[in-house]
Amino acid sequence: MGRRPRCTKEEMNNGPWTAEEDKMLTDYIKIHGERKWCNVARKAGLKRCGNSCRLRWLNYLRPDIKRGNISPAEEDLIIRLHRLLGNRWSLIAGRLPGRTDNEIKNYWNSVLRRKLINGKQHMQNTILRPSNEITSSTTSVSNGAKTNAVTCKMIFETSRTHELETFGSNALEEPSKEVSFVNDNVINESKSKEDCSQNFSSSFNYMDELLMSGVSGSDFWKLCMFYDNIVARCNNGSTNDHLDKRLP
DNA sequence: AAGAAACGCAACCGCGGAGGG
DNA sequence: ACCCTCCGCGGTTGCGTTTCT
Repeated sequence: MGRRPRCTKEEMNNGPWTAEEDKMLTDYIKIHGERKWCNVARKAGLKRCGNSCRLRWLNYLRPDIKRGNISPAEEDLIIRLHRLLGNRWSLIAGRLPGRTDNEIKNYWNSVLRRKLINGKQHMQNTILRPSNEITSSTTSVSNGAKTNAVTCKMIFETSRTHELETFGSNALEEPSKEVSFVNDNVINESKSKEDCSQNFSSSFNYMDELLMSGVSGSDFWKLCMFYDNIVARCNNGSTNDHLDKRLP
């Protein structure tokens, strides 16, 4: 089954776009707008399939695209959103003005996944330490090591039979003894499993609604901070003030 | 200096959903 | 109700560049 390929290869250009093609596409869209990509390709005189034109425009030529490195704040937000949404790159990109889903996906696959793997290893080392060290450790989102939110999420996960991914990457995670270890040792010191699960569950719904809402990027970021503080207070009363300092 | 390995990123592929005829 | 086209998405590939040995 499935769709047939959108364009026959014989008469189409493939591979990298030339400066001339970029100009033709840009000029056409400036005049006619972004509609009917198949027509755009044909009418602009480009030997490209419509989807290729669309991708080129959305990921590279669009005037509002932000170039340059992902900032630490953006990285934090990506990790946060990925934790909630999984690989829904377009939704994540929607919360990062000027960034494309392709860019975020690439960034995740090349940079963040590696960081999280390292972070997981670090966490496994940490978990083997006495539990009072774990609960008193500082939060750090950017190194992916051990936020309070993550701790709560891990506990939530164990209680919900891995409904949610742990630590941002479901492909990399599997049910582990380490998670149970956290559950047995951390949760007993703070709140009941049910309390924390419930708290996180409602926070999750809250965040999901936020994602679907029209809250602007910077406001959304602040709300994320607010949300993190709530989760932090649920655990031990600490806050993420160090992150607040990085607000734009 | 040269080859190998790792990385970064643009581009392509194939699927599913929406909507029109 | 069905078929077809178009669009948008996530996954994957390929290749140029950078770093390592």
